[in-house]
Amino acid sequence: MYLKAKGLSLAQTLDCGQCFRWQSQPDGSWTGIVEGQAVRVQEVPGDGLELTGLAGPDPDPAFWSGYFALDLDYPALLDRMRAAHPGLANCIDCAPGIRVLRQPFFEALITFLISQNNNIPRIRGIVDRLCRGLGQPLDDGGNFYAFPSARRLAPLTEADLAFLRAGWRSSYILDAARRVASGALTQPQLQALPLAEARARLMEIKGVGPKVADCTLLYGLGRWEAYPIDVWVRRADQTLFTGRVKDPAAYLNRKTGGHAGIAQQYIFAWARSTGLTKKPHKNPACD
DNA sequence: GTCCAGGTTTTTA
DNA sequence: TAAAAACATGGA
Repeated sequence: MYLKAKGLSLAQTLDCGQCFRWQSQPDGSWTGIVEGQAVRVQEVPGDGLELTGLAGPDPDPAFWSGYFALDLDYPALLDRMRAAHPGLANCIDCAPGIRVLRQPFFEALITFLISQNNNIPRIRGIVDRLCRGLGQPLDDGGNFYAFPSARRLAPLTEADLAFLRAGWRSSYILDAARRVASGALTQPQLQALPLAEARARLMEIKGVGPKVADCTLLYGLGRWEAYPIDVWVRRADQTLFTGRVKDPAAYLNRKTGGHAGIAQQYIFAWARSTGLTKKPHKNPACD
């Protein structure tokens, strides 16, 4: 199945810290599992994607188009962001093929709960053990597992999750799963709420603070205005917005028509690529 | 051994 | 109210 996706880079999109399950293959393609569908994806030279089903039903164009957010006009958005701020333009140049995905709500919530005070390789390992241990198998070979549902996790205990080696985060996972499984917290409910209220609802979950809430809103609920501030973005903001800009999120939302979260992804990529340390340096070029 | 990792909660001053 | 410490785990 072919999808038109101008300018999208799979490597930049799937390995930029927004998702933790995709795996690059020796031939340059990527394999992943979303909502119980395992697929292989490769870039097509004519600015598109080719998807092949690996398990379960054939890939559905509407579903994957939504996942890769192909309804967003990125060329126009990138132009607007470059014009908004020269420092941001520099960030975009580091990885212009990044696209922010619309991931499943519960998966985004749990994976970013796991991400706190953690590093990306270890996050991937914990998520992999979580899916292999508790997710529904999608094929006979045991190659593909769905992300476990809230209902599956809700009745478990911390001892049941010891195999994850997730540390204290296990209790947070259980609290989140129970609230979602009970129906106290639902995706449609959160979609309908204004950003600040949805954020507050998410922060009722144990272990969900401002950053994890914003990640859930941005990556799991398609709320492009949410602006997660982690250690890297905080450092980057200090070098990009020294001066009058007191609130980068509000500033970027004003300048980008409510897409600050997408700007955040390019800023994160720049901060990582420059190896930005605690001591901010002055707007260096990437690479 | 120390420090750090896409933070948050709990404790302390 | 704000700052520091604790939290589990593993790699550099």
